[in-house]
Amino acid sequence: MPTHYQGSESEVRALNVYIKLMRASESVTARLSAFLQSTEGLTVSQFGILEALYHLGPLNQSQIGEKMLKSGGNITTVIDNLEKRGLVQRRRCEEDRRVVYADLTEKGREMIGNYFPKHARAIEYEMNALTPEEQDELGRLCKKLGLQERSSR
Amino acid sequence: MPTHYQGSESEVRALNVYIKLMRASESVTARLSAFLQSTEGLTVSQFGILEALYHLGPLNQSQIGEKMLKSGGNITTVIDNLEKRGLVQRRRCEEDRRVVYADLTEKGREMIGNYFPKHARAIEYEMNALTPEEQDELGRLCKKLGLQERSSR
DNA sequence: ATCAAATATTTCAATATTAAAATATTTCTA
DNA sequence: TAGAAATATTTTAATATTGAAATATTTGAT
Repeated sequence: MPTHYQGSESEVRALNVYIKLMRASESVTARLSAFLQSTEGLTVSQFGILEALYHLGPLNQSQIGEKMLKSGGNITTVIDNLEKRGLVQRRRCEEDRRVVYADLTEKGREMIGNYFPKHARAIEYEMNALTPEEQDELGRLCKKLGLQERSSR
Repeated sequence: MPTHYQGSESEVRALNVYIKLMRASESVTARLSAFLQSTEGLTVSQFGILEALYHLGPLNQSQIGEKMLKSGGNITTVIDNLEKRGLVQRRRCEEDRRVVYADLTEKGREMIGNYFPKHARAIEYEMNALTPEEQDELGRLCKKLGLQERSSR
């Protein structure tokens, strides 16, 4: 389903890659999200925060926001929901009382420790559509793309 | 920022590609979304529907949902908002009265016709991080990934 | 030391998103 | 043809998301 746009060759090429990149990431995410939802009742965002805390230890909310490329208000909301479910705890920083750290509860640690290997296998399965060499090449290209900073136009 | 997970080589490779794929698509989307929001006050979903109607003509809501990989309820909401802004009109199908077609209004057609070339240039600019050959290769790899259907596990 | 600027989080209003239930309509089958 | 099953859309409740305004706290400049 290529673009229907009548533009320059370079625009058409870019539009077609863009469409395929979005399709790939959305369809992989949709499958992983369904798995996450059906097995643990977690959203992708909730999982992302649990995973970051699991692998990196306690983080404050600004740090989490940067890591996830999400706004501060969003992190507040998602952590509210994780706290409601008893998976995460907030702790006000003593040295700088503006800051709030989030950390896993025992329940949260157990859930993510248990789930993460399944997540890894699910991703491995998804990526099996590509050979190891293709995976490395895809990683390299995505990295180049993601890094691009747009100062102005 | 590679994965911290201690898994098999194949799992680690897959996790790393996955992270980069998500980063790339999210950061490109974030930049395009900011542009869309600041110039037209449109969301990515609204733009997606306007663009589909522009290039494909009137579509019913099921067709739009399939195209966008979104749920029926979601399409109802986004079209509600497009209708509020006078960019899209609903029309009940006469032959099958369950079906509702959406079509651009004159205002909607003008907006998207005017905006789309800017969108194409913005994407061209994003993809300039890669050579034309790299773009084609990225497209090929993404297509292979996106196609993968998961029946069961 | 004081006060303005910067920083971290929360709140708010608007939009997006899903799954599931409800509604309307059509199609299929006994 | 009547009723069941299928299909299309809407509604609802819960969560996500943003940008902007509000609040709390710290830092920096005079």
